[in-house]
Amino acid sequence: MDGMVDENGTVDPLAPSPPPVAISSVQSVIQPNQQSVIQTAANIQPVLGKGNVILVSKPNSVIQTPQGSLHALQVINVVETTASDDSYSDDESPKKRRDLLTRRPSYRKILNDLGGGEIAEPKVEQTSSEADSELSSHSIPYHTVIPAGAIQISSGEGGQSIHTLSMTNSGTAGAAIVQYAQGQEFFVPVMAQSGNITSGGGEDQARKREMRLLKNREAARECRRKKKEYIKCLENRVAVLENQNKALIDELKSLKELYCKQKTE
DNA sequence: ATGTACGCCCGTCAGGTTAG
DNA sequence: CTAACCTGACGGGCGTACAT
Repeated sequence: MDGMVDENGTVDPLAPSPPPVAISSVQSVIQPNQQSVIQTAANIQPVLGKGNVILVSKPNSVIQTPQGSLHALQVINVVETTASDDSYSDDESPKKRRDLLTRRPSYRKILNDLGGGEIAEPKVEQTSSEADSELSSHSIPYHTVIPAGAIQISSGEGGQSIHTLSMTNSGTAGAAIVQYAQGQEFFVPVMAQSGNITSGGGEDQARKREMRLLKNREAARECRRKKKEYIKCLENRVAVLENQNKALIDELKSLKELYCKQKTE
């Protein structure tokens, strides 16, 4: 996975990269058998666009990828001189392009682009036993609409253990706080005898609102969790890039020394 | 002990995005 | 088009560190 540098110069390791432009003839920055240490890549400039990634074949490098020694170079701040706004189709209107540039993709989109890899997506719908087994292992509160009263949820493989949930203020109208054994609390609308949620006037509306709030509450929690993961990922990416940068500087330094040595001989 | 600042987490709302 | 989802912003509660 290759990172992306946005307009502000911040690294976005999870941002989807445009299709890479594989250019095998591009010279690496460091070529032991070349006369110059630094090789310009003037021959490829016309194909470069902002956001393009060039895979550079570079043997003997300190950075090795699973694909060999392909390096992904992110091209940024390339001045667009050829295309005016008139040349874009409706889908590429300046506004839309600006939106694409300024809006960071949602965490879900980022994760989808990752192939559903790094951050586990909890199931949306699950049975109470499934949910409770998740509770047991991750301490993630499971929300569901349940009738007021004593609640026991079997959990674990084959339901070996029973978790007891105690409800506070369940006698009051509106809602109850369900307390999970590990200290997690969550809100559950109280069901009346008929199965409807008691809410005074506009029962259906109140029930819908409660459901919406409940879902949004969970969504917010999930969103924050993903955001944390994302930030952690960014921090890891920074560490990796700093190491790579250091290694490249060292490599350049040693090759420069070698070059100067050969020159004086 | 009390007050204050700070950080963290949470629930809610609003508005944008996505999926059907 | 619309319902569902996602996420930034906001305000509040709580715990901790520090000064008084």
